[in-house]
Amino acid sequence: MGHENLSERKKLILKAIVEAHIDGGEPVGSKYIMQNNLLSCSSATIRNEMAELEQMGYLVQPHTSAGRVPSEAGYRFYVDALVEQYARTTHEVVQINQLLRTKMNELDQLLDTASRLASTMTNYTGIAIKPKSNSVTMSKFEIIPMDQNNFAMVMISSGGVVKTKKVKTAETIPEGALARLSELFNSALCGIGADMITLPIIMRLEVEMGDAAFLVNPTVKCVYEVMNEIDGGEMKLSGLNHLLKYPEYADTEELGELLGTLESQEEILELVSTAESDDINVLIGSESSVKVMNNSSLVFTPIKKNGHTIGVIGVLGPRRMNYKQVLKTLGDIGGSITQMMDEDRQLKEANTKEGDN
Amino acid sequence: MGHENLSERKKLILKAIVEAHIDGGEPVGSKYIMQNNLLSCSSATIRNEMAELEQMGYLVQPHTSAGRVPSEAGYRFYVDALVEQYARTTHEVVQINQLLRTKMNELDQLLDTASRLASTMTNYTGIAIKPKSNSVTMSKFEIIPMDQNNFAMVMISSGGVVKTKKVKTAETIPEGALARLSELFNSALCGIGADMITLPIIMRLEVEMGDAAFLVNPTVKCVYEVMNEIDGGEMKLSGLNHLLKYPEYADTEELGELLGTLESQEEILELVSTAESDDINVLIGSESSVKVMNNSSLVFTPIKKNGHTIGVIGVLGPRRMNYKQVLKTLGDIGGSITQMMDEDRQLKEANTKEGDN
DNA sequence: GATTAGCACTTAACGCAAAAGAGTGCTAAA
DNA sequence: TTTAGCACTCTTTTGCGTTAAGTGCTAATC
Repeated sequence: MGHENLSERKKLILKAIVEAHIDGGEPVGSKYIMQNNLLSCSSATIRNEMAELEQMGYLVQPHTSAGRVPSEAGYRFYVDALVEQYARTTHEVVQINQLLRTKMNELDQLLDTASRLASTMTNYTGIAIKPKSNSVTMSKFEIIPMDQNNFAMVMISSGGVVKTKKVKTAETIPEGALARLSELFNSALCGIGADMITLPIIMRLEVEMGDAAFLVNPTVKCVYEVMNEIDGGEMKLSGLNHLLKYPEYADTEELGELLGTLESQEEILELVSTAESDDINVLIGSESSVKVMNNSSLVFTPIKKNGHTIGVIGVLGPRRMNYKQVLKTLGDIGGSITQMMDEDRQLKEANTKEGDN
Repeated sequence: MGHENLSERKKLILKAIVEAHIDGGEPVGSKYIMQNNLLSCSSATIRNEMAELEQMGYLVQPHTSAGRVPSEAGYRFYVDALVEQYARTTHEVVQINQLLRTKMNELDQLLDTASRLASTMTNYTGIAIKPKSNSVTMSKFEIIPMDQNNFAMVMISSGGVVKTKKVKTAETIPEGALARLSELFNSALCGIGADMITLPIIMRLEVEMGDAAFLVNPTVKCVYEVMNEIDGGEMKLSGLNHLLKYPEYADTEELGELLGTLESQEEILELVSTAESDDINVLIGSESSVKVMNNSSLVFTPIKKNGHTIGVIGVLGPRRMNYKQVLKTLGDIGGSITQMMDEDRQLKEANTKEGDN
């Protein structure tokens, strides 16, 4: 990434401009840079440098008599090379830990709390995503009778997700049928993917159930639904109101489109699922391929357990997002979660070993 | 409700003004009313009537040379007395039925789908609410072992809601302990409210569990959480982007506050839980006691099962909401759900009787 | 007595030109 | 290579007369 061919001074100036624009929101001029950044040179010199930075594509001038604004490439350079390494303060980490620890047992809640936290800490909109995994199988079925026409179906996926569905039957459930059904499902449907549940299998199940064959259809349907639910991504936003603080979202029409896109979820899920990095990802403006986000940036980080991704949390804001702060915050939160997961695993392994003896 | 002391002509004019303002969004003048409403009188007459209507508090004049805008009282009168009774077309009802029927088994999903539907049909923001019930007890516990340190806890509430929680234990779970735990919980915690789970009860459970006493604490905590989850209200919005179409939400700051309030949920839950009517409720502007909603209206209707409310769906929009359309839509959707619930119940009763024979 | 035509009056909205402000690019000197 | 200085450009603000919409009132009419 030929980022190195910038003089130190150019880097300093670019950094100053980006940071000034991030918290001012307006084009920044040479004079301002000179006054607020201990650079030992005059505004004229800065102007010259700025002109060159513009030619290189890192800055943009809204109009002749305005200051400069960072271009997408400018932000990219800033994020890649200029933003300082963030250092976590112990205090904050402790706070984060306390808040998250109580939610560790419920994946959905954990992600949600984490993104909410990210949102309040950064003043941007938080995103919690449970991405498509594309390889869900069931590891256990359990059936709990409720009354003559209802039972609850508890399913545990290979990934350890527990889901419950209520099933309603048209006819009265015969004595003992549910026990048989449970046994049958456990032997026939465990470990196979949703696309492997074919008609022959269903028919065989129906034969085996005999006079209670009518139970098979709704139950299988329910299994199928759950597999798709676990598999299919889900996304939750928090702190939408933060967006409105930034003038770049003042255009109601554009904002409406953005909200619509966010609500339909698909595009964002797609976006996140094609993430390159295993660490923190930063998508600036049109890098994201979603049109309505051309003026926004999305920063997100995967949450992992035993090495594979179980969720994503992130932050959405204007392109002139405070990357330094956001990177730090997401790093903190992601780090805390991963650490807790690890502690968990170690605990578990220790116990297993103990059990083996 | 002294609504009757308006002459027929005044009513006609008020109705015309309200409806014109609803779909134009701007103050309406006497001339416009004269031209577009088959009133056999001149604009001067209408002006006189309008002046009187203003004095009575039904209309408001933004400034001297502007037309009139309905006041809150004006909308209230319109909704109470002037809006025409809506008639459902069979076609739409069929559509609604089809969409909702597949979701009947999951309360959360049903409400969500219903509100989403309301939102797209009306072009306002949809709200789905699961209100506080304040009287949750459990009717059944079931425990499903997962591995040496994890098990799933399935709980069925008296209201028929099924919830699952994963429980992680610090020590390895002893053989047979879970079966005992399940039995114990079923006998000790069924039918009692969350506030009745006191320390003495927990201590007795621990004694009874003997060497597996360490299981009691996390499990009870989990029961407690679930009871509060079922009890505590929850709220989901859909179609937020619709709001932005209306110029009354152009003020970003105000909109931000509104979004914040909506997200924190409490106020809206409170609002809905104090609903007076068992049918469709209409809260116009400041009637709602939530400050940020002074320029908005909220229309909602409870969803009932066997006579008591299990959820609320509604629509949020500008004060000049198209009440006619919204009332019709919510009526349709609510009607469809109730009807389906009834069919369900009848089915169930028929089966029960059959089983008795 | 109710209705209507006509007109003066009020006020927001619009358009436009002048002034102000901000920031640049360039030139010439240090 | 840096910098002071200045002319230039373009946006933003301000002020002001004009326009348009809609009313309230009065006097005539039904």
